[in-house]
Amino acid sequence: MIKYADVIIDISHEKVDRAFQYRIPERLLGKLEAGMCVTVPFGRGNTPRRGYVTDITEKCTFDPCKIKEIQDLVPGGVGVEDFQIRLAGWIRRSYGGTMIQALKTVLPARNTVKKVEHKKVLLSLGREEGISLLGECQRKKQAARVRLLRELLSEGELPYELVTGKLMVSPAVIRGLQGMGAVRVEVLQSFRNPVKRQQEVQETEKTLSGEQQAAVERVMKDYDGGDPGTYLLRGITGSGKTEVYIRLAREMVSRGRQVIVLIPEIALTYQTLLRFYRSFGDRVSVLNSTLSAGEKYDQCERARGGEIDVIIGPRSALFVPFPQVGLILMDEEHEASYKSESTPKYHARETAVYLASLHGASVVLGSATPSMEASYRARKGQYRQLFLTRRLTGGSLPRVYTVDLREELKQGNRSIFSRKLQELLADRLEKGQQSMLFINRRGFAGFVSCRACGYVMKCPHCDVSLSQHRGERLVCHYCGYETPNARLCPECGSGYISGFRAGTQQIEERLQALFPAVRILRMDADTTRAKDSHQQILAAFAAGEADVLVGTQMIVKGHDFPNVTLVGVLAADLSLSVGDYRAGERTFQLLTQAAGRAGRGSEPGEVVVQTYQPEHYAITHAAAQDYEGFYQEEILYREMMGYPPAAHMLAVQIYAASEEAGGRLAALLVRQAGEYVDPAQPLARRTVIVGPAPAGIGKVNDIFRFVFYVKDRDYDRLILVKDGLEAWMTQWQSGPRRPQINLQFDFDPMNTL
DNA sequence: AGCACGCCGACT
DNA sequence: GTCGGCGTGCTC
Repeated sequence: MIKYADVIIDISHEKVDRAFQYRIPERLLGKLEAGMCVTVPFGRGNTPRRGYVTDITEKCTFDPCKIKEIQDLVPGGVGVEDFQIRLAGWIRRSYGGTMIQALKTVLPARNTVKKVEHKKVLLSLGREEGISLLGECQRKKQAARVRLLRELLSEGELPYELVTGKLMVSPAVIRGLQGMGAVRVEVLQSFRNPVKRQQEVQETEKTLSGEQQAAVERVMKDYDGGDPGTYLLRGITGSGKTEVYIRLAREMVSRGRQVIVLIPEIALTYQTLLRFYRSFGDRVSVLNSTLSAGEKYDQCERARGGEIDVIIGPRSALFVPFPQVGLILMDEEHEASYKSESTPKYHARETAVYLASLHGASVVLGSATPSMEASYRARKGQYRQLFLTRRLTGGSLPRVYTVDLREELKQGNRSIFSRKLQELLADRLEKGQQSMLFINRRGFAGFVSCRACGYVMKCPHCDVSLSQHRGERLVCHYCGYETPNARLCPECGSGYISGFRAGTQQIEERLQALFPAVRILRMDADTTRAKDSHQQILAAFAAGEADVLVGTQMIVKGHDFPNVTLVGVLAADLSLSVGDYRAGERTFQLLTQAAGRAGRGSEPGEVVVQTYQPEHYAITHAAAQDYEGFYQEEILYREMMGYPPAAHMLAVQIYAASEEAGGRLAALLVRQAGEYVDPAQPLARRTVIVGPAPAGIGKVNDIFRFVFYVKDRDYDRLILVKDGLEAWMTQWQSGPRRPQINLQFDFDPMNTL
């Protein structure tokens, strides 16, 4: 019997993003399964290409004389289980992008990560030869060659995508020049370090508190009763969530099921990890970014082969091919790193719930400050709620002081430290206790502006404000562009140009000036650039090597420092003033977490929150440690404005090399999306379009970004809009002389800057 | 993505 | 006339 296979070709382009049918050769009959990686002849030239089998059928749905045969099974190629293809299909449908992108997201690392990281085009000839060739091409009127050569002569080397995109030079032209030895194409690959193995120690069985016990029993009783579900585990800091996770995992493993433990990207908290190691020995494995592609692949093979029961990792750990998952745990459910930043921009929470439905598994979302999404769904009855309300250590909640910075200024205090904070810092230094100071910004001193005319120093490539670093340099945080600090305003020539707000470096310097004897550790994106430096700084602080830890948000995320009794938030409204609908939520979470850092030992903690908006509800509720109160006020705002989770919001992002073309296309797309707006519907049920606008960071690496938003209470309707826009775009792209423009979708975006 | 086909200007 | 670059269309 002749069988056929549907194959998706490994080319990320909408035009070929569909299944192609191939005949299965006799020698592969019976061996080939859905999800396997194969090589097939593709296109007129029958170029051998990789592809993934998505289905095997006996019916030929294509002209039988045009059908080709599968060449080979890719050796070592990873087969995708059936549910992984379904998962990829769901991700593509729910978040956009191409099927091959979704498949690559879901597939184990080896097939994907080993791929080319970056291609660039270089001039092979010397400068003189290059110029003479350029002259020759100009004489021959070879426009594309002239464009490429001219650019190469001035720039030296060019990214491949830039050449084929912005310069409108086709690959054929590059190959032509390559053939005559004028240019060459280089491929860069990045390598990753392997990770060292952990030694195992037996975890001592701890007695659970009543609340912990109840949570474990509820989840297991539902599961055993054939009614798995999604649970929101609300547990305040120090209430022992990890113990609940471990007990649940153990219960599931004892039933022959596997467990996926998701943790936020940065907070691979060492203590938590160690406890899982102690409980599951070498039946547990950790996926992290330091693993090489080969090692990740090995972990997946072990998972498939039943060698491990528990996997711990960031959102990508969802795609480890376990045969029968019983439980997905998601720690710190509200963390933004659960949302993918590249297409498909999937959210691990929703994806986990879908994956669990395929396996008949349960999902437990844990957080002290649940996301608005999770709380909203829990209240709608979609998630079941579990509570851990008591601190196991018995430590009392910290005392929070809110300081009005406007008042400080009125009283003549121009320092970045309020009088209350100074007083408490001095007290802690005297007592030999530790303090943490945090600010929502990195670098030396934020942006530089002219106080005479308002001119702001910006990056010429990225259109973001430059940051002042120590020394006399201004640096772009997006592309790394550097320029000497300006002494006179380039616009009006006045000398009133200076840094604006304090960054971590400046805080460190001011603090040192205020208390000359203080020992300070600083932690921000600059000091943690080197590998492991994150852990090293935290370890040094925990060991008491400093009195004060100064840093950005990363210092408040889930670390235990028993000797810290004071936390200072230097400018709480920096995160409030971000023009983004999640700003309030983010600020509340940040402040609550910061407060949770104070007084985890026997000493009671104190928190100083400095702000220009002390009356804002995110700040007042955080100061009162009142999650409920915050939720009620925030959800009113979301309902009123039609923001998630009350409604859904689709961000359509347009990336264009030309500002004009991008703006034009954005307008066309908005008009297209307008087809879905039904003015007959009442306002509350209507699809709403916001924008288009140049995106907040309009221009990154010479790519212009435009964005518009589509809002609707019904997610499925937004999927319809997305599908419509994707189809329209494919149509548009096939027209003549289309500029290289990229379209991306982001559902319920985390970051709308 | 990448290959072939066909159009159109340049040159023998 | 032909040669060869460059845009267009299609790929099971």
